[in-house]
Amino acid sequence: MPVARPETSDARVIAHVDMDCFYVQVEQRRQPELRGLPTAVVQYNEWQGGGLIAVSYEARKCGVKRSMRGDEAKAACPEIQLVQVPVARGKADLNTYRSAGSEVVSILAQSGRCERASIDEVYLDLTDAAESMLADAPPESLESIDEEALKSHILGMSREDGDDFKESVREWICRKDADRRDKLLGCGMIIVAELRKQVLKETEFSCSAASNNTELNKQMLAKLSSGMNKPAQQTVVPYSAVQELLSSLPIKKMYVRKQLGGKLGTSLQTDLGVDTVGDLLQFSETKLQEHYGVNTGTWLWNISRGISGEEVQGRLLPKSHGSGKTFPGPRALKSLSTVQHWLNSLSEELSERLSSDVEQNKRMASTLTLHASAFRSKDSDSHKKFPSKSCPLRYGVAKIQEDAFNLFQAALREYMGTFGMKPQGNKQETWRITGLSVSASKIVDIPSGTSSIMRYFQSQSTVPSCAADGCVQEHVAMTPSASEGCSEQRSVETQATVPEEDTSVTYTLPNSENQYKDNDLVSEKDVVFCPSNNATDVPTQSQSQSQSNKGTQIKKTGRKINNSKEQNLGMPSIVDIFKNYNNATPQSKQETQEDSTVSSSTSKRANFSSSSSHCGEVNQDWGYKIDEIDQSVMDELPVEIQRELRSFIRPNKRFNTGKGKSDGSASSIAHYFQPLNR
DNA sequence: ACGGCTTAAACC
DNA sequence: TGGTTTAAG
Repeated sequence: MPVARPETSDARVIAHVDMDCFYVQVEQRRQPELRGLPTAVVQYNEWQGGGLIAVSYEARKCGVKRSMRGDEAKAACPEIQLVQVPVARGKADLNTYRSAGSEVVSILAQSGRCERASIDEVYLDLTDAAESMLADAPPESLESIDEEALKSHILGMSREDGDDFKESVREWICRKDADRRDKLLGCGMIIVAELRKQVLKETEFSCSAASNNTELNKQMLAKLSSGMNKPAQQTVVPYSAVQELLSSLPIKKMYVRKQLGGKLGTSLQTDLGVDTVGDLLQFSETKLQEHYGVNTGTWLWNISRGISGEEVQGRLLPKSHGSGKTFPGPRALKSLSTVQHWLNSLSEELSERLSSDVEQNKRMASTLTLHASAFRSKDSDSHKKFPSKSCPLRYGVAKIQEDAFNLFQAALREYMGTFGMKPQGNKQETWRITGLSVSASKIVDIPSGTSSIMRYFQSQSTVPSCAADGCVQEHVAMTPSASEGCSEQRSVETQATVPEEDTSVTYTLPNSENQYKDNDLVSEKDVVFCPSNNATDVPTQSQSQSQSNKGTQIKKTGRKINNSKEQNLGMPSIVDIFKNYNNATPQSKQETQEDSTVSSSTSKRANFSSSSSHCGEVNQDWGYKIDEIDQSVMDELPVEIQRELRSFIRPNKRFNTGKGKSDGSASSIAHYFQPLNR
């Protein structure tokens, strides 16, 4: 809710930092010879040169624009260097950009409250730092002012004077008679310049920034103005410049944490004749409420006055993770097994990212959501409402894969109209899937004091991820034509969709020789369909052979996995805990227990932990019961883990409020986390 | 029915 | 709530 006048609003310094054509810079850091050349980052090179997702400023000068195809870019700028986004599992892999973004955040977070707004943007609340500077070393006391700060653009200040402008900036910053706002802003300019230099030095990335202290609409102004002077420049919006800036601003350019660019903006123009934010000022709050409802009306009234009431949140990490892919037009998926294949890949990526999140940030997600888009082949018009579905998230690749697929099937049934459809009919004429995504949300911190057990559980789930790749032996009978279709030159997508057309799939059980198979993760129901699964690989016989080898002898699949393997060696019994639990509630039984409608039965199954799972805000459920941990098993655990386990086993605590399922005693470890959490 | 993929948030 | 919709980049 917008707050008209936040108490904290007095003379703050808010900055917005935006990396310049970030993906391009990341690639140029990797390939320094590209520096200074017109460069663009492109994904999926096969169709018309791929789609551009980032364009260097040199290339922009030649008229290359984001969302051109590679071919168009070449036409516009023949010398352009096109760099491809990395591909993993047949889809774009943005991880290098994500971690480059984290590098930047970790630098910027040092000097004030910092909010990660996107992969390449942050907001900073520099008020404290500016106040300290003003108190301890105000600009006018400095013998020299940072050159970079002197290059700032100050809104409302003429910049024509050529060489003199730096001097003007210096004067502005050092003005004795400035009000406190402007003084703080002057300090802010110096701090921001310093930060930008530090980012450049430590990451080699350049960025642009803007700062303001208008107590009004901080983020909006920051965002607005940092886009104003790019690349590698900084802008300042003094309080005195705000009114003018706002009043002439086209309504659709108004950026307030999303909103006015789209339908609402259009409606304001056509229905109320509002073209600029200034125009909006003429309308009373109630008038606006009549048109757009109470909330939106008030909100509009506020933002037209620059009031957003939003503070910079101190959040450095994303609130969710997702992995998705589209299958446009002719590539739309038409068989369950292909859908499953892709869900498996997406789930793998998601799981990997979740694992890193646990390791690096000690937090876990608790909801898994599946998202798809579809149309019916007859109804060309029915391209909308494939329902999303979610369920509690269980860690472990195979579990995520299983749950995602179950969610999909539940959604599909609903989409098709509750009933019908043999799942196995690999040939079917009805639906087409044009997009799939899996995401993990409701991420909570792991309470301190539980880190080693979390690592332990985490490693349990990462190992079989490799097992799922190779150990589960899927035999995919490729027809000759399909195999031929997979020449190295073909796009990964083309390859990956090959199995969809004409494959007969044989499901087999997991390789029982794999010492590390654990039924929790690789069980009958975890059989995965994984045709030529690594889409980047050409699916030759020898390779699929080597893949299953890789599965059985786990080594050299990366340090993380190796570590976990070593951890596993001494102590298989924790695995049994999981295994026993899962065996105790196999799918079939579970379904009979829950008397539920057809459409929900599958999603209940995806829910897996049948008992549970209202654990309040923590809302984690990993699906094993603490009371199933036998003392003898405990004894086998490392002392450290035992100690941690005991620390949450407080038998008398009960958290299971909620609508009592039959099994009221069910409590998962997650429940024990709750009292420790905060 | 080719601009792909991610994230966030409002709203119902 | 969960699910849908909108938006941005």
